[in-house]
Amino acid sequence: MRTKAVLKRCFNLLLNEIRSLPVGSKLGSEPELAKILRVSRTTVRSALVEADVRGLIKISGRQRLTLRVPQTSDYFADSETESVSDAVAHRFLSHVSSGGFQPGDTINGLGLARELGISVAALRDYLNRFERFGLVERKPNTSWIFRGFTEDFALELSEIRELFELHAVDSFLASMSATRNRVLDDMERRHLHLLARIETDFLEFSELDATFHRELASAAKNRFMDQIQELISLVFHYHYLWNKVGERERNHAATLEHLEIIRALKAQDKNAALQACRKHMKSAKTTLLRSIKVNQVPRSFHTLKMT
Amino acid sequence: MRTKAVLKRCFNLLLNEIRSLPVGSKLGSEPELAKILRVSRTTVRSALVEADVRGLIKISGRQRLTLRVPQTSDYFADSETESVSDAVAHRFLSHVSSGGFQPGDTINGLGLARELGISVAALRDYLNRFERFGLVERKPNTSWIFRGFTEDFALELSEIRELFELHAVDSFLASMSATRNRVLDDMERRHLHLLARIETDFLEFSELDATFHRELASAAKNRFMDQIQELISLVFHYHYLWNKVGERERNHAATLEHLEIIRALKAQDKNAALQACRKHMKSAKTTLLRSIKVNQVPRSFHTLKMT
DNA sequence: AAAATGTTTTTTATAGATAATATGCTTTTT
DNA sequence: AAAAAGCATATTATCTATAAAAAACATTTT
Repeated sequence: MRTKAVLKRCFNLLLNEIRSLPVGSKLGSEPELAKILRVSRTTVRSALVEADVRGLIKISGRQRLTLRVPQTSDYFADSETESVSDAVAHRFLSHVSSGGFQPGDTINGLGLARELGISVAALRDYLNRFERFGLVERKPNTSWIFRGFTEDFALELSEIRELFELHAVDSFLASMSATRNRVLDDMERRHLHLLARIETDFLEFSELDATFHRELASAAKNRFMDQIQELISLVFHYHYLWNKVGERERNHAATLEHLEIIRALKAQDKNAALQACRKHMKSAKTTLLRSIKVNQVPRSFHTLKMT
Repeated sequence: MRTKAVLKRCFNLLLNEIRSLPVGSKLGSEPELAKILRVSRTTVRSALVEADVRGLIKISGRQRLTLRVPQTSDYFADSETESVSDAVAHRFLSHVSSGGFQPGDTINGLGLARELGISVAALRDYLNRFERFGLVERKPNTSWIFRGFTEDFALELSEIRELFELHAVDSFLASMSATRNRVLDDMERRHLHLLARIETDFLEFSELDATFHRELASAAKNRFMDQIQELISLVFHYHYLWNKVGERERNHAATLEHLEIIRALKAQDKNAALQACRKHMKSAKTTLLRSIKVNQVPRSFHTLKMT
């Protein structure tokens, strides 16, 4: 049966809504709230009833008056607002990143589902959708195989990434506009801002990196590229989690590389932009490869543990 | 509960095995057969028992003697050897190609499952795996949306395809070898052979086309490109089914374009090869776009049908 | 009458159950 | 002792069931 994650998420958002109003004011109508909270009216109603029961609001006839300011303790915990599939994603990936699987390992669906505390069907659902990322592979009638973040994986991904990014640079320049220029200015500003604080705030790079590449990729407007972009974000997310060695220097260098691309784009100098992009891709590949090697538990070690 | 598709497929293969031997000869051991038929020993045993029951073989102790030559009527029908998910794939795609959905339509999972005669879970399983092809999209908690073979879809796919193929040409030339040369010679021969009979045998092009592009793509050796290649095959498969107008001329032209690429590759003339490839991609895109437009049922027509 | 609320119906997400199939262990045969 | 066969156990593919959520319909209020 379904969890109530949607309702709980909706309830939490409703609390925010209540907080934004003075105590004693009227909440919007059900359809209005449904639109704001992005759920069906059915769910809004359940959340309202829940809020009434908890004394946060008073439903009287057609009116819903806020009674008191919601406290932190009124909110549902994040873990409760996660759908099962999101929860699986989380747990599966942390299982992976903590070395729970080695490349080539078979995945026992039944066992893993038990371990993660979910039904086999839910795990299956999740692994199916993950197959496209090339991280797992299904052997019909048999089992799943964990393909993992191997060196090959990183090389192949980097290859595609370079192809796409160079193409994106092309598309970006081909569709220059006032908006694009504004985006570039903004990007440049943010990069310079980070650069000034890089010694201490280098961790902020991760987010800026994702934004920058997303912005660039958006120029190509291609659903297949978006899919790969999604995968790259995922990989880099974990890569950032693993690879803490020399992070400051790497982020510093990457920020400079981004700036070089941004400036070439602003100058509409295609060759310079492509050149800068190639350079950036090359160092991104190097870091990714290094982090994967560091994370890889040697086969022998793994075997030893088991015997 | 599972269907017996695996067993039936195994049984059919076993019949082939029996046919390849003279009546009265001994079949291999269970493990041997399991290896040949690519199933577990458990399934082999079931198939053997079935064959015994039907008087095709005689199991006596450790020996399995063939009793008679299997007839066509001894085989299970293809429809019985298909796993549910394969069957869904078939039915879903023919539903699509017969205009059962228009781009943007929401897919009612429950309804479609009923229509296809399968459980909701099986359909879900299938649609999940299909999401990566960009043909359908899941709206969480709501429904699936059919994205379809639209013009945008074709344009975006063609764009990626061109990127990949040009890259493949590059990789191909970068890794020239005796084997590669032999492949090229073989390809050239096959294309010339078809060209000589193109007036009558133009339908053979479809297969040659797939082989040619697969061979080229194999040079890049990249799992993500392989995924796209898989999608392209799928799309072209349906494209060939739909678009019968001017097929002979198109295939003729495409064969010539392939030859141009092959010859440039043989001459190791990179620029010429890239040039020829670009040209081929351009005409492939044109045909694909045209076929999609032809297939598209105008919205108004569709609405009319329903009222 | 338009919008909001109340009520019913449909559809999705997930769990649980079961036959088919695969895998692993034990015994027999060569 | 190696391979094959027999037997027991584990895992997958698929269906069915059910609460949650969405959507559709009916009624009331502004």
